[in-house]
Formats: sequence, C-alpha cells, structure tokens
Amino acid sequence: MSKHTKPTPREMSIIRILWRLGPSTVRQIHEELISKPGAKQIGYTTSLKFMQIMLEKGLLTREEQDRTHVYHPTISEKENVKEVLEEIVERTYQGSRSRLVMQILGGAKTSKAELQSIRDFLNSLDDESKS
Amino acid sequence: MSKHTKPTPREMSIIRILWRLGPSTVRQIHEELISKPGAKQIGYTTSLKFMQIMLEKGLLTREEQDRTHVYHPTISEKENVKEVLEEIVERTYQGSRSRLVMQILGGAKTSKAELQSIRDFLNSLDDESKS
DNA sequence: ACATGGCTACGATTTTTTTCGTAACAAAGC
DNA sequence: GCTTTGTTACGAAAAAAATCGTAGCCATGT
Repeated sequence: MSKHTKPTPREMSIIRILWRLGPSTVRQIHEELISKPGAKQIGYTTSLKFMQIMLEKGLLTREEQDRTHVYHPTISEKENVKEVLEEIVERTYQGSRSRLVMQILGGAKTSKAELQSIRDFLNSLDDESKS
Repeated sequence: MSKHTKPTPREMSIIRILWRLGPSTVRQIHEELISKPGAKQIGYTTSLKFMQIMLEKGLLTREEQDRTHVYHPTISEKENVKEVLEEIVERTYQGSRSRLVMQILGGAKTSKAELQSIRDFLNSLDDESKS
C-alpha cells in the first residue's frame, strides 16, 4: 500500500528482471534468477515467496492469466534510474549536471557519433528555448 | 580480505559519510549517522562494531592517531560512481552513453551555463583527438 | 477414479544484518 | 589513589531478509 517500503537487494534483482523481461510469471522469474552463471541456486518456492511478499509490500501487482499469476513491477525503470541519477548529481556533483555528464563522457569510451548526437541534442534544446 | 564482499545498505551509508567527511573517527561517523533528522537513533557501540566489521571485510582501513582510530574507505567515490553509471548505461541504455546523457539533461533543470560548459567540454575532446 | 504435474499459500527455519551490553584500558581531573 | 570520561574489543541478542518444506488446488492424462 504505502510507497515507503524500499526493496531489499534480492527484491531489487527481481524487479530488474521484470524490467528486462516485462510482465512475467513466477516460473519465468525463477528460471532467470538461477540461470545466470554463478548464481545462487534457490528453490522455486523461495522465488514464489519473494514475489508474494513484494506484492504485499506494493512493489508488484499481478493479474490472473491462464490460471497462473503474471506480475508487474509498480515502479518504472525510467523513474527509478532518474531518482538514482538525481541522487548522484546531488551527492557527488553538488547539483552540477554538467560535471556528471563530463564524467560519463570522459574516458574515451564514447564514439564520435555519440558525441555528435549529444551536440545535436544540445542544439535542439537551444532551438526550443528560442521559440 | 578478498575484494568480493559487497557492502550492506548500512555499511554503504557509513562509506558515504566517509566520502563526504574524509577520514574520520568512529565518533564522528556516529554523530553524523544519528544527526540527520528522522534518522534511527543507534548506540555508539553499534557504529563502532560496524566499522570493525567493515575493517575485517576490507571495506575500511584505519590508522591510530592520538589514541583513537581514524578510518578510511578502501573504495573511492569516483570509482564507485563510475561503476554505478557503467551499469546503468549497460542495463538501461544498451551501452549508449549519449542516451543516458540526454536523459540527464532533459527535464529543463539544467541551466544555460551548464549546457555551455558541456559544449566547451565536447570541443575540448575534439581538440585532443586532433593533436 | 486415481496418479501426475504445475501452480499458490503459508508457517517455520536458517542465515545475515543490525544492535547492544559489558569489560578492559588509558588519560585526565580531583 | 580513585573517579570520570572516552576509547576499543567482543560475545551475544534482536531484527530483518532469505530460504524451504509441506499442504492444497485444479487441470490433464491414463
């Protein structure tokens, strides 16, 4: 119900799978959880219980479909990433977005094409503010 | 000892304080932990124990100074933020740094001056590659 | 009808994280 | 010398997170 239950690390890993796969059944999530090489091999009912708890906490919703449950995350990836980024900007770069951006672009891993598309984007922002 | 002990949430909060304050004693960290409005009021020995455990795990180092211990984090904020950002780029933006950057700059919270400094930065990258 | 297989529900246990109480020690003040 | 104050060490308790075992349900196949 309330929005203030933060996901635990394991819960977060389930949410991330849901972001990647889209709405999924417990079985699908479970397979995914244990299929990564080096992953801890947990039982099916463990995954199930997790998702039931997360449902209770309001981290997931579900619908019945073909006599199983299909789960959806209640927080969107976009929103979540945005929050994380805002926090980093505040905490590490004293609110300066540009410093963060420079950090990301430094390190020579960014291609010319990418740099150009950022330039274009900056220009498009200018155009907007002029009109 | 080994590098593969990931900090728990509470441990992470201590590391972040160390990043912010620089090398600190247990008392300094403790004061900081309980001083944020709404923070859980934990006892001094709790903070102490945490830092001892973190020392054992290799998350912190310490030196004796004026008959108390001064602790240092072993992971740097820069490094850590970098990792987090790389992960976000991979997971959420399919490796495209530019898409992430656009996400950060969109939303009209970025000032003209900031945008300009990014432009300058992009230019300086070009200059480098020319020389 | 009965076994099989795949699902959910849920109590209980195990493991990990977080917290604290107590002891020991040293410097400083009385 | 003794008390107070501030420190570390460490075992153990409490709380939270993660795991599992068992039961029950409903299709489907035999």
